[in-house]
Amino acid sequence: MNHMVQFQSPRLDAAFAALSHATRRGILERLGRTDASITELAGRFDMTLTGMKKHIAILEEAGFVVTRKAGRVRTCALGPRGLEHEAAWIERYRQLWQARFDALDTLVADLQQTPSTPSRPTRK
Amino acid sequence: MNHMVQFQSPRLDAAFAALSHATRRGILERLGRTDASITELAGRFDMTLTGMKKHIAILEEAGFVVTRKAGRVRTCALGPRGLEHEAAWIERYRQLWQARFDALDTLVADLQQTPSTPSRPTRK
DNA sequence: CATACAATGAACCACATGGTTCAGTTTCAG
DNA sequence: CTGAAACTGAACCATGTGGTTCATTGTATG
Repeated sequence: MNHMVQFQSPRLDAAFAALSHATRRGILERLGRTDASITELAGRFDMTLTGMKKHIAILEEAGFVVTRKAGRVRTCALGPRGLEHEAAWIERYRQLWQARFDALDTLVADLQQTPSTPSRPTRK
Repeated sequence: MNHMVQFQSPRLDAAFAALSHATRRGILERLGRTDASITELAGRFDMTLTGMKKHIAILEEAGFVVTRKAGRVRTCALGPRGLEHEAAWIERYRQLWQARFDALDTLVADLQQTPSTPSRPTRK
C-alpha cells in the first residue's frame, strides 16, 4: 500500500542530536587529539563535573565515545563506531539533492530550448 | 591563552538538530521526490497542519527547505543549501577518527614487534 | 453570496535538555 | 588514619520540543 522508505532510526536520532550541541562537537574534537578525564574536559569547557558527565553520557549513548574507569578517574576516548553511518546517510541525501536540482536544470534548459512547447519536460 | 579551535556554530547546531528527528528526515525524503503542500505532508505523516508547519519551520530555519505561498497553499521544496556543510564537517571527523585508530594500530603493531619494551603490554 | 478549504497564530500540555547545587562514595596520598 | 580528589546520583530550575486544540484569516468555488 505505501512504499514508505524506512526513515525511522533511533540510532540516527541519537547521533544527530548528539552532534547538534557545540560543546559536544568540541569534546569530540578534543578527544580526537588524546583521551581525557571528566575533570580535564570539564575544565576545558568551563562547566561542572556533573554537567560534563551528562554530555559524555549522551555521546556514549550515541556510540561516539567509550569510557573506562581506572581507580578514581574515568577516561574518555573516541568510540570505535565512528561516523560512517551518518556520513552514509548524508551522502545519500546529497545525491538526492543533486538529482533534484539537476532535474530542475534540465527542465529550465528544455523550456529555454523549446519555448513553444506546452508543458512537457520532454527528455531527449 | 587558549588556542580553542572554533567549534561554535549555530548553523551546525540548527542543521544537526533538524536532522535529529525521524519525521523531519522523512519530510526531506518526501521532498526529494517532488514538492508538496503542508496539507499533503501533514496527511502523509499523520499529524495536524499546525504540527507539520512547525517541522517545516525548523527545516526552513536550518536552510534545508524553502517555501512559497501561492493562493491559499504553501508549497515546500528542498532548499538550495543542501548538505555540503554538514558533509564537510562529518568528513573531517571521519578522518580524525581514522587517524586516531591508525595511531592505535601502529602502537599495537610496535608493541607486538618488540615484546621486550619497558612498558609492559603483557604481564608475566 | 455562502461555504468549504489551506494555512496560521495563540495557548496549552507533557516531557526532554542543559545546566546547576548538594550530598555521598571510592580511591589515592601523606 | 585523615583528608583531598574524582566521580556519581538526586533534585531542582529555566527553557526548548513536539505535539495538540481552538479561533481566525485569506482564498477558492458552487
